[in-house]
Amino acid sequence: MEDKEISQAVISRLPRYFRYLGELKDEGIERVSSQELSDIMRVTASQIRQDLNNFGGFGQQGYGYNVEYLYGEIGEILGLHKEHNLIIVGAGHLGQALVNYMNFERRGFIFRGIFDINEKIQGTQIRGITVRPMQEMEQFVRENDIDIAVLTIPKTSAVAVAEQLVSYGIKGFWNFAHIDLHVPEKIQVENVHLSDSLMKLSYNLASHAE
Amino acid sequence: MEDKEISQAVISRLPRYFRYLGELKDEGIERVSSQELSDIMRVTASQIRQDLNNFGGFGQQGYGYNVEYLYGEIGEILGLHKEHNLIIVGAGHLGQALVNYMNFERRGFIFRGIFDINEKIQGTQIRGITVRPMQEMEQFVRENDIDIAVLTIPKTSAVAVAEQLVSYGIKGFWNFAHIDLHVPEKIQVENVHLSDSLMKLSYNLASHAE
DNA sequence: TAGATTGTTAATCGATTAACAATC
DNA sequence: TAGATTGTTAATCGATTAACAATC
Repeated sequence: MEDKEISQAVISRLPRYFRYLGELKDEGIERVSSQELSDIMRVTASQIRQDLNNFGGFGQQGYGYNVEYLYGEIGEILGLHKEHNLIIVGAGHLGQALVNYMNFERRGFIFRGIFDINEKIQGTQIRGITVRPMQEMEQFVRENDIDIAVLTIPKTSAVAVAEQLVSYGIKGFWNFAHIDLHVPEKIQVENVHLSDSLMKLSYNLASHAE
Repeated sequence: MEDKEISQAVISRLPRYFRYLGELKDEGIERVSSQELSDIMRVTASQIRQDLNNFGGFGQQGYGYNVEYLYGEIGEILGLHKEHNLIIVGAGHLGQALVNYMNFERRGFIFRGIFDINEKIQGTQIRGITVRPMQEMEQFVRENDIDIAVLTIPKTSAVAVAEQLVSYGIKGFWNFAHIDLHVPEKIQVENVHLSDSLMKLSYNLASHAE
């Protein structure tokens, strides 16, 4: 699918383009120029054109970009046209919150299973999904074509669980555990380190306080 | 506090240094060289030395860095020595999950109040903190020296609520709403856009699938 | 003193911005 | 055709890496 490697800086900006184009689409706007988008998004028009041209020429000279078409293309690039099957490992507050957040499903990220070591909650349901014991994880992953594991477990167990999951055939991790996973290169890891984010905010508050 | 502006790239790496140094400290390790840290963290030793030297010379030639001292200094730089008073706006699943996550308190981020428009949950408690109606927010923020507002509300209301909160004297936002807040320059915003993160993972899965 | 390792300058690399020819 | 705006090359800027003199 890729010709040359696209930098992560570019990829990080794609969901934001996608969001703004979705809004324009919902407003019924048909076309947008890089300059107009630049004004709304507060990035340079040059960057928008450069970013998009990593993936092909989506625009037309003298016209700009067709909003609906570009929205669709970026969705395609982001892989949102195909469904992803997810499991959540760790049914604590955060795990439950993610399961209950419907918008992920709308984008094709379907929670298929929930796993937890706590026997007390095993068998209970979260939004209709049964919480299962960890022992069932291997079979479940293999049988249900699970490609993404969401790790909402303490960092002490995250590394070992991730290693297991790799051996079961998991392709990517959405990692909320506060630790760096070391997995084979072909396995994708997207970290959400909430406390790092909060510390960054703290730094910026302190450095702008004077 | 700052002499010259430090780039956000450097600041984003500080919490990670802090985490690894904390681990080394807990293991009872006294000193570490940039090369040793480089091996553990998988970044270049050069980058570590450059990053740290933005804030001063914490090391000693021929010795390296004292783990405990450096850990303390980075904590100080990140502003973790002083307490922050937070409110959560939006007591949905995600808001509740954050309140229940104790580790933030350990770092000096104290949840003082929770606000929600849903009358049914107003008056209930989450980890001992009463859920209050939005009408009480202004007085609460002013009287309790609140500096950070955590926005776990839908994007439709986030912009208006943020604007209100700025007028009440809030200094920073930890924004989980899927929208870009436009606030005065001196107000700090740290975004956690979960669906953007998930889309990035999706892209990386698709582009490494072949 | 000799060895180790920092702090810092210089070189390189990559990402962003500017400019403009191509073209709708 | 004239005007607008892209796609793309060139210039600039900033961040990362390499190198090494300073120094513990």
